[in-house]
Amino acid sequence: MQSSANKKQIKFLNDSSLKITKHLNEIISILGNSSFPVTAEEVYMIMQKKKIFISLSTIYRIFETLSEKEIVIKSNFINDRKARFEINRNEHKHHVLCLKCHTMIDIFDCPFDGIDNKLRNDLGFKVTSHNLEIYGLCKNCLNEIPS
Amino acid sequence: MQSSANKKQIKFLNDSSLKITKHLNEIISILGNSSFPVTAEEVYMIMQKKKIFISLSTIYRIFETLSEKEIVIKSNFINDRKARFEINRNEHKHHVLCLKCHTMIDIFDCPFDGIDNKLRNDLGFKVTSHNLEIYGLCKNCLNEIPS
DNA sequence: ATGAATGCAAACAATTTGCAACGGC
DNA sequence: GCCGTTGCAAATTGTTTGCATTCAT
Repeated sequence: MQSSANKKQIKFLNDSSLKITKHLNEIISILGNSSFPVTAEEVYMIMQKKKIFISLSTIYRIFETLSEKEIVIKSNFINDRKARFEINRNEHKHHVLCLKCHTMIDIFDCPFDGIDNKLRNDLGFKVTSHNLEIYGLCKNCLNEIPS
Repeated sequence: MQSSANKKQIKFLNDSSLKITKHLNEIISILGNSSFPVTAEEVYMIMQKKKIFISLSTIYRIFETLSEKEIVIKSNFINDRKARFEINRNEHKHHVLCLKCHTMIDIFDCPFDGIDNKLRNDLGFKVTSHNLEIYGLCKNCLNEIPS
């Protein structure tokens, strides 16, 4: 558990022409330490607990600028209508979500190596990106005796 | 182009214990005739044109009851933050969206036959559903000379 | 010192809800 | 006639914006 942005993150920031404020630094850190996408409100709550007072609109604004610079990625994972943000680790991965305990697992071997070519050949469609979410029950929840 | 719910849809409705109002009938018909998920507002506009006057909240309410009964499926395809609904045809398919002209193509051969077992074996995770969206450029847009 | 970042409150957009009137069975 | 459905307006929720102030460089 780190308490501020790491070297790689700082490099990003220095290259980004953004002012490195305490708030920005802290948000990058929170995102960097989370293994799943978080909402603006979740970040707000975490900062409250740490006695770092920030307004929600600032969080949204920081999210927006970081998105533009592709330092974070926006997603709508989980069907609540809240936007979620996660650090762009430049990895190709997908999330697997347990519907019961909401544990989130990352998978890195994407079953799509190949689908791009197939769509290109079959439909003439050039794939630029895709989004995959997988829902189900994790090991623990599966083994629990239903109440 | 049909102007009201078809036999299969009517069957659904009769079994659903819902009152078959003109509005419900019309919405089922609109969804049934659309090959891609539509928003509440889109349905509203279509009905306006047909001189069928309905309030948006009624559309939302109908969407909700139809979702509960799994007659329609809710999705958040396209990253506007509007909910979209489509008839549940009990087919396994995914949408492919052209980022330029917004043409939507359905694909039925899902690259996931197999991933369920893999997750089960590797992680003990039981997949119950997944959501896949593919973005890119369709044949036509790809061939257009950039302006 | 300068312009970008911030807080606050107000604006906005999508959706939901309370309640009285209405309509299918 | 009963009870579910509807319309309307108001409430809620998530997000954005205007503007005056503050802060990093």
